[in-house]
Amino acid sequence: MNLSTMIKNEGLQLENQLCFRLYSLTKLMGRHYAPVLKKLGLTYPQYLVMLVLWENNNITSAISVKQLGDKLDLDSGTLSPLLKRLEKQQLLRRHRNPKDERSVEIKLTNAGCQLKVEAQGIPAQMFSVTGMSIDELHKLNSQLDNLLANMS
Amino acid sequence: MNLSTMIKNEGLQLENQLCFRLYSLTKLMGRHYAPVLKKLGLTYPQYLVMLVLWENNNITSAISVKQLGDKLDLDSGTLSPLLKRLEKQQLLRRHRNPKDERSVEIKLTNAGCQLKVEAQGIPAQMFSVTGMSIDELHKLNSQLDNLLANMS
DNA sequence: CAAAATTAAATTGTGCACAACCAAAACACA
DNA sequence: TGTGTTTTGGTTGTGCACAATTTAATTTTG
Repeated sequence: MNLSTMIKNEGLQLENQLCFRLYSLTKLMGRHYAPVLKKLGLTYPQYLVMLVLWENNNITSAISVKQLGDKLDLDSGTLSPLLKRLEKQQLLRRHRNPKDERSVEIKLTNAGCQLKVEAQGIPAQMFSVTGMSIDELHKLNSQLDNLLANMS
Repeated sequence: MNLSTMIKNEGLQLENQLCFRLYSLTKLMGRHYAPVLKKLGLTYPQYLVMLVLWENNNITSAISVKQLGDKLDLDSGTLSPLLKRLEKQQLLRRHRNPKDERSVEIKLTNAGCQLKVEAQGIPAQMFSVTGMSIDELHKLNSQLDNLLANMS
């Protein structure tokens, strides 16, 4: 496809659309993650939240909903109920920051911290599903990073 | 990142995850599409359905919900209510196939067919948002196609 | 042919995403 | 200082995605 065909007509074909590929691939990824994460009692977005908390080691320190939203590019309309579900599962605790009552701070519980051990194998397992080499993965990652930067 | 670091620990970092990039990029794409599609009264998944119907020229011929689901990789739990919303907007019509009463057939209305004209500019417009060259787009598309094939 | 298995949609329930709106708290600064 | 603005999180409503179940129709097979 060149620019003129895109502008004229064939651009409307599903085949030609980058966005449809990203959309399909994201759904497909989700289906591969689902059974693996189910063993930990997590959905994919919940897993992302746990990744941030594990990475930050938020068992002594805390992170605000705002900061979490910045990291994951999600707003409070998504995060608030999600965090409440994780709190109900005893994986984290939420409490208002006494210094700034607008802010809600998130901390891992012991159970939430320990769940990290069970998640250790997931990245390698998911990598194997892609059928890619490490080198290909790197290249694709950096292309997607460029695209993210361009579109943000 | 090499295999041993992935297997050991750093693999759990958000930074390293292909899937998070796809997930973020898909959401970002959706946000760029939303205002453009709003002018046509469509959401992104609704736009995808319309793309299939336009491509197939389903104004004389019809396509079943099943076939639509195969093309878009969506099940009836998603498509049924979505198609009812598009029918309410008079963009398409649904009716049971008399030859096989299990199947529901979808046809464009005149209004649905005419909406294609207003959508002509969207692919080029969205392409410009990516900031990519045609050549880069091609390469990325084929890498994503490989990944889709590997994971399906 | 009749019973069993398969297929196609729809329905129900859960969990994101996100827009739009709200309330409370903190901040700015004239 | 008091008042207008900004920040933060929450709530509500809409629309996907998808698992699980249901219903009806068709196909397979014994």
